[in-house]
Amino acid sequence: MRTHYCGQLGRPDVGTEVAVCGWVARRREHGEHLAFVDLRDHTGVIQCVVDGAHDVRSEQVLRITGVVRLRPEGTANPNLGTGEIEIGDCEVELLAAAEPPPFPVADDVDADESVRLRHRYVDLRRPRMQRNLRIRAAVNSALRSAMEALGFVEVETPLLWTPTPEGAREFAVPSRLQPGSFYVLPQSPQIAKQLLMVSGFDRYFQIARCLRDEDLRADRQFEFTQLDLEASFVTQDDVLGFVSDAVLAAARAVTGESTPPIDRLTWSDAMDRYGTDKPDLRFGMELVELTDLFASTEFKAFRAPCVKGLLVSGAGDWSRSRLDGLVDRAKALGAKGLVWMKAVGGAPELESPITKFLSPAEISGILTATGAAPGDLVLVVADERRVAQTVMGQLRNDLGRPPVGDGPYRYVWIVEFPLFEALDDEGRPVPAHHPFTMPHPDDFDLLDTDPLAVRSQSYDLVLNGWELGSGSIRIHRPDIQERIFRTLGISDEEAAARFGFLLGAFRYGAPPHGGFAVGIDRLVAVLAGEENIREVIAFPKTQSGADPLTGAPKPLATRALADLGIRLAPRT
RNA sequence: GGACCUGUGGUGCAGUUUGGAGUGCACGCCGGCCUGUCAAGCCGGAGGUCGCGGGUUCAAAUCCCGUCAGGUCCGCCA
Repeated sequence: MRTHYCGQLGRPDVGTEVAVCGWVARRREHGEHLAFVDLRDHTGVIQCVVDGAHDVRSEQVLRITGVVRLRPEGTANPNLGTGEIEIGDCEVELLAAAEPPPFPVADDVDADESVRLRHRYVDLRRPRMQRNLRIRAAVNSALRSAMEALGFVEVETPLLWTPTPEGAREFAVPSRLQPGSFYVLPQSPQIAKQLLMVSGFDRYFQIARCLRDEDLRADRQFEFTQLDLEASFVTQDDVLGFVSDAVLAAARAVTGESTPPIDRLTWSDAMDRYGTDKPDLRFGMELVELTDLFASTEFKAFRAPCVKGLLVSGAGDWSRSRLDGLVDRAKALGAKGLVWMKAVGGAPELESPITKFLSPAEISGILTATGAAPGDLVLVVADERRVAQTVMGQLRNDLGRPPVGDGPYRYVWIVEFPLFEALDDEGRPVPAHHPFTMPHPDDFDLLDTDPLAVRSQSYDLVLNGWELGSGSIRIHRPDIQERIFRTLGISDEEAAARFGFLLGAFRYGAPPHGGFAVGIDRLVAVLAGEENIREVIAFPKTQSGADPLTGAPKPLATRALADLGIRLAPRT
């Protein structure tokens, strides 16, 4: 049916009789006996010269046969890959009619996303979407090759899994054969892959769909895809090495560029310098520590557990309303307030509503610590340490973060996360990762005395401010696991009810093991220069969890509900 | 659960602040003309529940209340 793809024709094909198939991108009629039809397939567009094309319409599916020839002198189109040539003496065969598309099939249209999703099959014809999904395929392929080269074996695990309450809300699947009982769709293959380690697979991986019934965001869908991996008899360094190999191979497959080894940052340093556990290292604007400078200040608001400064270069001329907007933003993020100071004058001086409360030493201290020069703006938040860090970290992103498509790619490992992130209402630690995470070997003694200070052997991979994935060395010894459960306030009975099958497996000889999971949607989005993972997913859901194309979710027929033993509660 | 933004012919917008006839722009669509265009060009035409419901008013796309949909974010995402 077809001898060539549209976009792959070129000078060497001149004189060849060809047959191409595709969609009508555009038609230009010049009277009864001359018309140009631009035919598009996934490789590009080729101009076909037709003797009369009055019935040709946009997006019709055509087969066109003819002879490739150089375009006449002066009519080449440098904006088109195939612009030097055209197909002449064309025969046009209509393979399928087409109604006018709901929006133009072109990259530069900005159609409403709900319209795009309702006609996703048309939207995906656009070169940008073709490119994105093909980048995704290249990433998957490179990840798979890299894992196989490292000796990992691909094993599939069940989608119909068992409830393990805690963590993300799970999607439930009613059992027909056992009415009243439910499977759940896995949040991740976490426990399954640990079982595979007990089984001696040594190195497992899977490109796995994960499902979490939590609210959607630009970087979060109900279902998402991870490169999931786990390995036995490994250290943290081994795991970071595996993931680096795979992710950088995938990036190289897309960008053609090699990336130097990935730097590491401790969680503590990341929070202190960037105010987030997923810092975007493409730009500076590090947070400036000012706590000691104000340890005994007269200005009470700055006598706080933590004072953080942020230098905004060249922002000294920002209007009062814009500065007020920053104050509102800081308060919305949880800060008690935000102080702004403009550096002015030849020998820099500070201009701010609170200058009169500061001593000359404090003013010069701020200028020195932040490096502010005349014309710059300094922002200061004084608060509890975590609040000051995160508020300033968010402002740093607000004011400095480049678009995702702007280079370069800056990967960073965040290591030594705390084992517990906070205490719950009853004073019990809440695990930061999951309860199978191995504590840092140096911190076991702190488990009972100062649990929040215990570091874990867990780690995140961050790329340009996106959390690409996380992993940990797992607890494989029942005695350590029992100790963690005790610290978490999980009783033996509760642990057995929730994870009994895993703990049982560990009694039969569990190797030391650890692993990781890379969020492929996010990785592809960054590599494709997209701000939103929906742009790299063929059929995504909207923020309300709907699919405008199929209309899902929908009510189930009464009969189907009856089969499942389900009766709907009245709407409240 | 909450905050904010958006909703106007098929598509993208302007019009909403300060109420006065569905008023306008671009693209697309339909018809005609046109032999080297490529965002082709020229002429003509069709196409509207101003998301939906209620209220205020002599009069509502415009003001008020509610609601639905899409988006961004907070909470949530072990």
